Amino acid sequence: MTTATSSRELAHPERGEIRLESVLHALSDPMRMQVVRELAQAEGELSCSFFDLPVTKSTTTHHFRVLRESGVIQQVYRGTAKMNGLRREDLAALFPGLLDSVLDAAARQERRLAGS
Amino acid sequence: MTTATSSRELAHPERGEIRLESVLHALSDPMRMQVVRELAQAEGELSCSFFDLPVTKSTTTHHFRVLRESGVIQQVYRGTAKMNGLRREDLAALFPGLLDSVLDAAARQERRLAGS
DNA sequence: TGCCTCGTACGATACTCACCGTACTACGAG
DNA sequence: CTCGTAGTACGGTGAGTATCGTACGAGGCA
Repeated sequence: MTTATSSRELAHPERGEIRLESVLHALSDPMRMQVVRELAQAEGELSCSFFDLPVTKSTTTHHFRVLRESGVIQQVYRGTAKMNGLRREDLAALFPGLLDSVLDAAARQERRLAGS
Repeated sequence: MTTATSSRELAHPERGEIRLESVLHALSDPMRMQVVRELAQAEGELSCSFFDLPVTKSTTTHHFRVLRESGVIQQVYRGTAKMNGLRREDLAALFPGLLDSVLDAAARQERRLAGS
């Protein structure tokens, strides 16, 4: 069996446990927002090491954990890699339109600050 | 002259200085979210003392300052009262749809958690 | 003028958090 | 089995913040 998912488990909040405050808090950090934006563009799963964040590995782990525990992303081990994906469906069910408007707001702000 | 605005000035970020991260951070506190929701419903200005927050006056002052400095609300002195209003236009211009989807998300979560 | 109310300022406290380094684990490849 | 790579765990640090109490200032009212 190739590309088998590891048995290591990661704690995720269920859909009903996701809290708006936690989601907003998770997204209020520029580093985490960047991760979420790239995941949104990728339309698939990305490994942690795909992201080239300007912090150490331990800090990266920390940010991914905040995103996972707030319910913004799901994580699964695949071999030595840990794949990350947006929880689009859960977020859309709980907070329709929220993720999209946040992503749009981030894109607009980036364009605006770039002076374009 | 009645209802004259006091000469005391309050520092507000200009529209172009408002940052998405700061707005999301301001909204990630339940107390501040409650204030913003009531302001949205009121469709006008409310004094700080209108809100019956379960904290002391000094803490209330702190939360209103966070909201003002992040650009979410505007504040103006009117006599001894300090009136608060949402900066709907500025937020809509910078981040279209964001405020509405956040308010909707908060309303949905409240309904959901109330067990309705 | 004096008082009351609304809100501020300031100092203190306890907690959270972003970040680091080091030591460690898990897995796949050779 | 050994090594390299991906990521974790843990402990620590400095900054920010949510909270309080007390003392203060500004404005309206009697």
